[in-house]
Amino acid sequence: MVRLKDVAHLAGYDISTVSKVLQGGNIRVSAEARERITKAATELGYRPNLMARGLRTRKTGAIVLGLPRLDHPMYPTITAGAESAASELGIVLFVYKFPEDGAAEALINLVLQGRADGIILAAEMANGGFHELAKQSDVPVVSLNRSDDQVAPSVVLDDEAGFAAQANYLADLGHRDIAFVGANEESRSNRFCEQAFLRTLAQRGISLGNDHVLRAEFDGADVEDVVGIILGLNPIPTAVAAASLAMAIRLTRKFESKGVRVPSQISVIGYHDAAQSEWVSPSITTVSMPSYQQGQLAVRRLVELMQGGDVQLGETVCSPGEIVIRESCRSLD
Amino acid sequence: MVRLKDVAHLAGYDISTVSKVLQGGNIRVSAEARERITKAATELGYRPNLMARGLRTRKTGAIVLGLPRLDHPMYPTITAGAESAASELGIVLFVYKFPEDGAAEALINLVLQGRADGIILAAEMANGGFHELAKQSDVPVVSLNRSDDQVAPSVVLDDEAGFAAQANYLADLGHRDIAFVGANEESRSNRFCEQAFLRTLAQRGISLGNDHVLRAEFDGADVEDVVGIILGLNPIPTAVAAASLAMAIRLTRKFESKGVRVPSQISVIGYHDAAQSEWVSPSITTVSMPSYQQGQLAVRRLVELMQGGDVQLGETVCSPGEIVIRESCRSLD
DNA sequence: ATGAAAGCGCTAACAT
DNA sequence: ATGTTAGCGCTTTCAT
Repeated sequence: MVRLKDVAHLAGYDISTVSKVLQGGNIRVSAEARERITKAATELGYRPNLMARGLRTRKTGAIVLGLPRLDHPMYPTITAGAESAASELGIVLFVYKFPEDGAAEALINLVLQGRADGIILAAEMANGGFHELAKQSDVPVVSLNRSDDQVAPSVVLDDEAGFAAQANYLADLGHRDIAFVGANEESRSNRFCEQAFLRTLAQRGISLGNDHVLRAEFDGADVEDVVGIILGLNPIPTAVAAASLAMAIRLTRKFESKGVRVPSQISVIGYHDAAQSEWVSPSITTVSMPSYQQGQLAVRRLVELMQGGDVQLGETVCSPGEIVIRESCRSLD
Repeated sequence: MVRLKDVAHLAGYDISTVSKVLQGGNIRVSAEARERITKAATELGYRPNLMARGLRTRKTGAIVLGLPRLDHPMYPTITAGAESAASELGIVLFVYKFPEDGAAEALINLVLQGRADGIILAAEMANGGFHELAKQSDVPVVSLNRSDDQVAPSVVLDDEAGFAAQANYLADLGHRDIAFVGANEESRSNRFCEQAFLRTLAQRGISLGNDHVLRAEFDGADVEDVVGIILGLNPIPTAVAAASLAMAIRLTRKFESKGVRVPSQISVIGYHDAAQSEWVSPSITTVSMPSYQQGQLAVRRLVELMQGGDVQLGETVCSPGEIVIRESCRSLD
């Protein structure tokens, strides 16, 4: 291991001078010193020992993106965005799959023990009073898609605009008789999706009966029941809007396997986008939400929070989503 | 922040005694000391400063799983397995999405700078001479699915057995006229899959013409061409084996959209398993490979490597895969 | 412009 | 069984 001392020795300067130079700030050093020191450092392949530095500065230069699992379709995109913002800022982003039990403790320990400087939490944390713990320990946290209370800064998707876009798209295609399949799961999205969707349709003069507003698992595990209900409506709706991509895919498959063709007999639109939209035929028309941007914003917000003193609670809202037109919706005109 | 000193003060012992007790080893302390110290520690909510500890011990207690992206279908499972093994061993696992440029440097720096003790590399690293760098810097590395050379310990899936199982399953169902779609990508799997598949069929007295052995992108982006070729064969094969799950799903969809029913007219089998197998109809029969176990083994191997002196190169082979029977294959009998 | 020196919190060898 | 002590490598204040 190459130490500051070794570089200092080779360059012929004191260790403290070397330290200053290698931090790259605007300190006053002679050009010669600067040159000889950087040369010596690269020559020796010097790499600062982050544990020693951190012990002094109480900073790690790392942040953690905490996830409950990795198999949610949006996590890769969020992570990629977060990673890009982090590396732009010269900090390291680690993804940490936190355990089911003791998640709050485990996550917060990461910061309290000096493994990271802050946390981006990409999940509702059901139990454990995470945010109280974080506040109490003064651990910087940015939440994703959380807005029910004012406990922490949060970066949220504009789901209101997203579901409005979904509704408008179907209305634009001439659909009037529409079913909506929301997610069972208790989440932020959830509270808005139904409302925003229905309100937007209402503005277009379209009202949905209660029997046209349904619920299913986020991953579409129980779409069979929903399809049964929809096909039992009289008349059968001309379009179905789903609150996830998985639902849309599985609804489409279920319709087709029951002999109901998509989109000729019924149109299906999803919410969120991923590669799987293209894996199926018909490929799935859906609302693409800016998850990449969400990851970026979360990192930037966290870094501000870590630096600046004034902790601003409340939401940062991402750009609106966009309809990605594929094959699963048809125009009625 | 609560320091060792604070605990020592409250408990009425010396800092070094506290240190020994809190490390939990078999050191000789009076029962009273042990009790009073642990009590004081919990009372104060003491958490060891890992940077200070690491500075002394030159260990971080963390390892990194390095991935090029997160959207590969097997990564969540591998990660979950790795996580379980890591937490069993009391170490922290971070997932690190390394940058495209300078990946080798970035990964190795993580260890050299004291952010982690070792690396599990879940990718071929095309450029950058990663393994030379790692060896030269004495950074512990375990590779996943790498076996072409003897540069580092590796944990590999038993793809030979996996593709043999795939072949045997189709043969068991009575298929004789079979097409095989391998992956374009240059990977370990690739070198074995075709061979193992064909050899197994040969053992069953089935030989495939060259025109029955095809290639496509791993993610199935170009299955359309492949479907065209397969449907141009005379006679059309009764079954198609694919070297990935995405290929199998997209082949199935493409067949169906061309009016060729799966499995009644043609059977399709995939390789690897994930939730998406169930998203489509017919659901996909496939070979489930033990990715979870692979993650576990990789962590254990890495920890051995970090502890034990004798670095054993070469492969650790996972359990054979298992056929998951769903709807996309039918028996010919 | 450069150097001297203190100390971050911890561990471990050694002394008692 | 418990305490003393010397650092790990770095940053930073203060002196020169």
